[in-house]
Amino acid sequence: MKNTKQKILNVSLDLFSIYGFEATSMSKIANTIGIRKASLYSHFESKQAILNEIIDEILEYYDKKSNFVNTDWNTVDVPENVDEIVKKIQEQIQFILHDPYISKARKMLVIEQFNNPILSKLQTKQNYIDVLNYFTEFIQLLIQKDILIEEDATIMASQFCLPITVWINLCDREPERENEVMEQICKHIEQFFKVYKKG
Amino acid sequence: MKNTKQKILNVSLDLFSIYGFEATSMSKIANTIGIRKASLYSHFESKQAILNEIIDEILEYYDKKSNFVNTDWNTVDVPENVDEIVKKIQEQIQFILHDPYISKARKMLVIEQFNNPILSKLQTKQNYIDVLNYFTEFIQLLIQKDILIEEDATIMASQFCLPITVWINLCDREPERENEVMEQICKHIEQFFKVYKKG
DNA sequence: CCTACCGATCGGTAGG
DNA sequence: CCTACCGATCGGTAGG
Repeated sequence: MKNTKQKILNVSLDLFSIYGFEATSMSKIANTIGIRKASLYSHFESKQAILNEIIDEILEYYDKKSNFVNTDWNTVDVPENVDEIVKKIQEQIQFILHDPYISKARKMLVIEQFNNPILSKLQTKQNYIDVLNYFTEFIQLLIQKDILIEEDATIMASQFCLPITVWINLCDREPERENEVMEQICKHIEQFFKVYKKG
Repeated sequence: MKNTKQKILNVSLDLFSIYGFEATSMSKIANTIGIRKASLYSHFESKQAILNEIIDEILEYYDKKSNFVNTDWNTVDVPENVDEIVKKIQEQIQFILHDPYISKARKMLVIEQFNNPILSKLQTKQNYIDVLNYFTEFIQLLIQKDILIEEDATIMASQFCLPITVWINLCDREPERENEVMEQICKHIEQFFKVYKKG
């Protein structure tokens, strides 16, 4: 029962993240699971209700798993060493890139961003504002610690994290480019610290 | 006749760029123009044929209008003054952002990038590779002219143009943010030149 | 450009 | 969870 309900949610997100909500039919969802379309309505009262519950799941998962909203920079001990910082950030990128739930949610938000106002706002929050705020605080801390030079922290954060969001989107679209992209990311981070490092 | 055919192409791109190809129906296209669905088939043999012709138009328009593939850097006189460079780039961004054809094409490619292999490749080419190559050559030239310091030109170009592509996407999604975004872009470009300027 | 129609599929319901 | 069904709409065709 609960198993089937979860299967419906998972399969629906799979399909929504590739084809979009409208272009995914209830039959397609049902067939993918191996049940009849009518049976979906034992678990959800409508197609919209499936999407609503997926959105709830995304919000919940995000609040639980995302560093971007959960980090208390006062308690985090930031490594002083640039190599260590690069390593930490690479790990974060690998997680965001491959966590099956996060990556599918991200793709769905990209697809639905122009026709669903709720998902549009969510896309801006999760994949722009929260990320930018996180890295702005991170860079402010590095400036305070005299690791980076004192410039506009928001602009520095933009230059740091926005190229990475483009590369993540590129990997979502063409996963075969991942190695090439990770190399670019690595070079980019090193270059960033080289140019903004104090002294 | 030809007028109606062009109307069909325009209206279809309008709708495809918001809802996507699959989720846009032939009736919706016809009703938006004010004709009957069956009449569409006097101009196009199928819904797919409309998309194919739109893709051809995008390719043609892009080849004709895009700086990113048409610039011969040997003949372009790059302004030495950073303020002049900032101004030129802002003009380019304004054009890309508001040209009705380019902006709709860009939105459609974003929406269709995960389920249509042709549009997926086109998205990577037009909105990543060509842009990055263009700015890599631009920065190489500025390095040659002793305006910028000598670092990896591709990485510098990434740091320069990829944040801007994110901001353009943000404006596509939330046009009311345009002023705020243009301010960020301006600060970003100035910061970039401040940090990479020679001497 | 239209009316009238096709079979297939859409989201959803009844009833078991 | 199923079969059987609903009206509406899908992409597309015939014929004028």
